[in-house]
Amino acid sequence: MDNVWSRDRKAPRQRLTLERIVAEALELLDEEGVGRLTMRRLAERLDTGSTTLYWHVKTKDDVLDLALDAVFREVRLDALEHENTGLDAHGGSAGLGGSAARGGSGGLGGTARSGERGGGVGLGSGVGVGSGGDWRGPVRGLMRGWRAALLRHPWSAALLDRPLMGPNALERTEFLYERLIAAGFTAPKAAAYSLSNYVMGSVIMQVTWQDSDEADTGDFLRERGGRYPALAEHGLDHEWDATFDEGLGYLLDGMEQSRAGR
Amino acid sequence: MDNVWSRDRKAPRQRLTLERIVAEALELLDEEGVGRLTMRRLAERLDTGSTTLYWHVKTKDDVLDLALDAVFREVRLDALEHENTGLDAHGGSAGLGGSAARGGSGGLGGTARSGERGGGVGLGSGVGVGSGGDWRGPVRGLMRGWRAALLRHPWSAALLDRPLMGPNALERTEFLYERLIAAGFTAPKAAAYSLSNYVMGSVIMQVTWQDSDEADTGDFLRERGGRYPALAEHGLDHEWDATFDEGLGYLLDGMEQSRAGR
DNA sequence: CCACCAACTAGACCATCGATCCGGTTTGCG
DNA sequence: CGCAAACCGGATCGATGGTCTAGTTGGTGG
Repeated sequence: MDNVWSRDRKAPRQRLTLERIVAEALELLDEEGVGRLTMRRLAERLDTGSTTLYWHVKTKDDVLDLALDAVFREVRLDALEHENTGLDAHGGSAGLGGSAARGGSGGLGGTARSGERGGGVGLGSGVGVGSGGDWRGPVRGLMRGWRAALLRHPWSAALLDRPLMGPNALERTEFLYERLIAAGFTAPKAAAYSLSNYVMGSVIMQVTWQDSDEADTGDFLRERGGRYPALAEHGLDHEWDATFDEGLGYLLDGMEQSRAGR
Repeated sequence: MDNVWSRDRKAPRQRLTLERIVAEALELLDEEGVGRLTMRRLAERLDTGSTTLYWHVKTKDDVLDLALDAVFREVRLDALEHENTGLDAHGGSAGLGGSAARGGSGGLGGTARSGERGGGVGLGSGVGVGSGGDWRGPVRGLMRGWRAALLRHPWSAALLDRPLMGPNALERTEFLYERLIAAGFTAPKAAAYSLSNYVMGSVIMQVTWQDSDEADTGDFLRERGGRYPALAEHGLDHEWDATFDEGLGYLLDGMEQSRAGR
């Protein structure tokens, strides 16, 4: 039965907001990935029509931009100030890897330092802590948190080919520049550039591999071990966290070398 | 007039091949970008119907995978063997930047070393050329060529979030591993990982900026200079080539430091 | 108390896309 | 000659991002 009398007198007004849209988009992305985010599905989850979304948002890209910036919001900047250099012995390959956030979440704001482990892998570590203070600790912490946040939302990797102009992304970048300047880099551009590019590339590569079933890919390469012997022998174990930390150590050491030699 | 008699007796059989498809896809991508590559448009350029493409290719992703691997084919490995360390003084911001290949081309196989310039930016360069030989020269050359090839086809940046399992990409990765092993890295994984991730991230970031009209983005940031002072002051000049080389120098120096200290 | 307007909503609709179905045609080869 | 694999294309399917039209709701100023 559906007539004027049986219906609610006032449809409970929805009060849709940008915040609700973005939060729901994040959940949808975490659960089903970027390929399944459509305006219709998003609207359905918000219990409205797709048209309504376009009242708050100009295009679908807006939604994606907002969602991506929301990921950066998870990177906490506080408590990074007194981060030590993080150079305890490097342990096994513990937690934190990809495929974490899938399934619900909704809980943003979780600290980004969940899986911190030692890094730097014991090379030239005790070097120049003279003039610049220990600038590497906070910078390393920022990069780890950056990476961890992106890995917690693997869909973000596919969105990194767009300008990161959201307030949260900019705030983190500003923090990075500040730290580098304080450490004594008069031209921090190259340092910030290489660090953030390294993180972006690392996340993309890891998500790519993990999405495409590492086992199969490994088999594929092993079968072709004749053609690519070095790659097949040394490139197939994926201790993602340790490898990332080691590479980050290379970068930081090279930067410190340049900073100190002045 | 169109009847049985006026028509060619034998329609000149098309002989569509994967190679032709990929070559045409590359041209289309160079001219119009990844967003405008559709199976229909590609088929039209090949003077056939979209259905026919699916005889040679399973999905559109196949086309993109093939096109991306074809970009790696442009990275020449010969002449990289005796590459010097490339440490002449670093000059201005010459050629090679993005938006190069647009408009025709079709000419694959062009050498990737078009815009080589000095790099490393004069830091700890003369260090450990003892045991490992000058491994940095060829590696640096490979990374530069890698980047240059991707920048010559800016659309490739948006495709880097997929497994690079094509023969050309694998061959270059194998070359990188070989070089690193020969240089004395017993576990070259982290070095190869960080180098290739750095290149990927750099290309993605540069293409992103150049696609979104650098001037506008600069204004956007300058307007917000109050909120992001360090970023606005140090992050807005884009000498892409020099910045890339400097960051690459950091990585190589850090790696050399680890290699030598053993 | 009412007029008005911004905020909000739904459904039909449009062009386009990747992909498939179906019904063919052409070629090489035995 | 006949057959099977290769090749071809129009029609079509389901889905998408986005717009158009035609409303409904709630708050505010008069």
